[in-house]
Amino acid sequence: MYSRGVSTSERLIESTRELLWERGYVGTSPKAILERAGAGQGSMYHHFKGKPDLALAAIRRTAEMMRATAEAVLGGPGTPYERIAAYLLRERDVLRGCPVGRLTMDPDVITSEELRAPVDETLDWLRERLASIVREGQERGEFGPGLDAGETAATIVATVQGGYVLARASGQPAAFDAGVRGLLALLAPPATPTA
Amino acid sequence: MYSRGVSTSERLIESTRELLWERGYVGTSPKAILERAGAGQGSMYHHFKGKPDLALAAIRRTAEMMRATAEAVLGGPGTPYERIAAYLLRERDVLRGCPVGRLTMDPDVITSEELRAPVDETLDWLRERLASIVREGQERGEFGPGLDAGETAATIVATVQGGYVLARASGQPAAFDAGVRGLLALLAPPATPTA
DNA sequence: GTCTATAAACAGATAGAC
DNA sequence: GTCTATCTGTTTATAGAC
Repeated sequence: MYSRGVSTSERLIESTRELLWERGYVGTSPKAILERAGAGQGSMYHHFKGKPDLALAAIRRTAEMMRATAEAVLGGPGTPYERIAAYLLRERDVLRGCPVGRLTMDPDVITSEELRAPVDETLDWLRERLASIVREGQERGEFGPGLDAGETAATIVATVQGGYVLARASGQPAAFDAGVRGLLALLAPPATPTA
Repeated sequence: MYSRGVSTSERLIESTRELLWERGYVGTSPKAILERAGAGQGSMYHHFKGKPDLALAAIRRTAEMMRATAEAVLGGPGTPYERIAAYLLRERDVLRGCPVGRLTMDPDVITSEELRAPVDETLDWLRERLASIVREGQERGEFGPGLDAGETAATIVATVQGGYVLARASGQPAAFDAGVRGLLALLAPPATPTA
């Protein structure tokens, strides 16, 4: 239940965002959304065409917020390595998983071109953004010139997404951290590791 | 529908394995399982206590098969780096995702101590197995002695699990390959990359 | 062992009152 | 705009015939 100062349509979107994060698309029923939003059937079907339409609005917003969160760190101060490290080490509610990445395991999301699009675009944007930072690091001599920036960026995004899997499997956020530290060690400028 | 030479209980388990892989636990109904297995309600509730019990049998078998598949490559011939590369590059039906890892995004699996256990044990076994190979590689001088074997292994498993996420998001198996190649480049013995 | 019948709750959506 | 019926099909399970 959200505060009364917020519109019903807004409460529906936010409730859907939460439930998609917690239970995914197939695990989320309109009834559950309505209960959480404190709204009736009529409101939902007045503002949205149905469950897929509401989910699309929720997914788009979540995607936008994820990009903003990432950009806040990746566009911040520091060397390329430091910014990537800051991104990897930033505080996360690890056991909740990634609100965007988790949707890729949802059969009805992957099947729908419309619902999958914002997921794809977001992860693609993140990979590209990281690739540009890796290239920047290569120009500064921070990363080996032999690395393929795009592939390295894919590894970084994959490590994060897979880190959530390991953490949720074990119920331990530390499993995420282990994967991240392993990656940072592999990425570390060759000059640094030695005493 | 499976061949008549196989027991009903067997067909139920195999149908459940397929559906859990395709649609996850919350997305799989007993009805869908029964249809695929060509069995009636009575058969399922005769052989299993209910959906969770049948799912447990299916998950345990899938977990065991995944370990066997991994061990076939990891315990094969070659240097540690070569065996890890063989594991990462082995043929996979990438867009289907990992039948074990995907379950971590299932709210009802993660909530159930019983259903989560085989998932956790399998990924933990894989991480440990890879860690021992990394240590072996360090002894041979193939990997830097500064690496933490456990963390490096976590990165390897995470890259694979996250690779599935990237591939499914984009609908392109190539996204998985990019992450893997990026990781292999980072892992590559320092002597190799130069001409 | 396997089948069909039955059932209470839920999923997803529509209709129409207010 | 929001609400409460109403509705069809599904989910998950039990009962009992064969």
